[in-house]
Amino acid sequence: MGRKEQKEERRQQILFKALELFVTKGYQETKISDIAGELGISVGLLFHYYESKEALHYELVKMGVEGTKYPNGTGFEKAIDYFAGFLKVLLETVKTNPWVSQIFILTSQARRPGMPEEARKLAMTIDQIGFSAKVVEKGQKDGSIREGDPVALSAAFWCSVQGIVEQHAYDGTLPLPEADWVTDILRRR
Amino acid sequence: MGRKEQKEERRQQILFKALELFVTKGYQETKISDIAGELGISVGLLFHYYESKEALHYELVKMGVEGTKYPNGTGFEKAIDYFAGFLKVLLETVKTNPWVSQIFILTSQARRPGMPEEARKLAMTIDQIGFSAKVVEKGQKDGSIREGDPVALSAAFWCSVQGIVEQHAYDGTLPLPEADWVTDILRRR
DNA sequence: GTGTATATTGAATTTGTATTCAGTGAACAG
DNA sequence: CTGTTCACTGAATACAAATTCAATATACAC
Repeated sequence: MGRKEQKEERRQQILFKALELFVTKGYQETKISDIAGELGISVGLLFHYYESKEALHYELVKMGVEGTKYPNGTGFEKAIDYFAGFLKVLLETVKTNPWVSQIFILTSQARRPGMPEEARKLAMTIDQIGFSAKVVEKGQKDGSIREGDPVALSAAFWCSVQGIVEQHAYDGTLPLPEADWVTDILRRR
Repeated sequence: MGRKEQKEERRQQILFKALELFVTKGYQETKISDIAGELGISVGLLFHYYESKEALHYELVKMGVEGTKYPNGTGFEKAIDYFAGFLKVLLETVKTNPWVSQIFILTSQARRPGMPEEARKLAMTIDQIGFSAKVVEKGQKDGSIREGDPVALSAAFWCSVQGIVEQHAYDGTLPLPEADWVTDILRRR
């Protein structure tokens, strides 16, 4: 293995270990020495790869933001299917592919007060709630989604998902819900 | 006003300012000097009233744990009404009485990894999810709650509520949902 | 009024952790 | 083989924030 690949691999190692710890212990509670320690490398080496703890965090949030491509809500029979579909995939992923869901959580958390400012601004640029509110309106017209303030409905849905996935990150033994249960927040009865 | 009352008042001032900041900025991000600064008192004085930041936090969590008396789920026509009722009251309170909901959030957050150990243990003693799972079972028998793993249903409900209330604490402009929307996670269709 | 207790301050002190740095050895190019 | 580059280390350094402390002001008891 050439030095280039070696280097890239190490960067990834650090990045994903940081992701895991940021999500399970929280950003502030994760010490640089924790990350280095778990990887069995020195603290100095970590700084050879990333100039700061914030830079490491920023890189992860950037992955989250760039990787988040919301389908436009068209191409579904009914708008409710957009939410049901998205959530089904997300919950499946949470079970099998930890890092995808970890990135999801990290990016959501990055919007909170107290998080590093640059990453926070970046994370704010994806506005799930605002975007989904439009899909909700569509759903109210096609009869698949209940009446009510579209933003409030969208917020209720996303905050619920956030709460569920986040709690599961802290406690992996907690059973995950069926996607349908949660989409029933939106579904017209 | 006597010295006794004076002292008690100051303790309360500090306590509730800490609560506000812990919830809006997060525990780690809230500096002792922030609390003192906002109250216009010196850092030293704060330590005259509370021996440490952790003690302050612990006292708040204790309030939350002691104040949390869950009705036993009896006295309702159907079990689903227990959840609907609780949530209705909670959402109403969130709007009008910030500190009640702040205590709710703080106590939930105190269970997470990275929080001060003593407070964490204390907060763990109230097991909403486990408790509510029993009420869910009742609801499945009386036909008001959908089929499925009671623990998973209970967890989905509480994590959703947590997510919604928490997000609202960070961003007060976010509209709150109707209680019914969220209880539809549980309601049999 | 005088003395004692307590509220209050702001300046040390301590502590925990991010960040820097001088040095070592292994890989690689020529 | 030799010089250069770069991954890597562990010990210093820098810093921010919690905690302590000596000193002062204010309230209260007698």
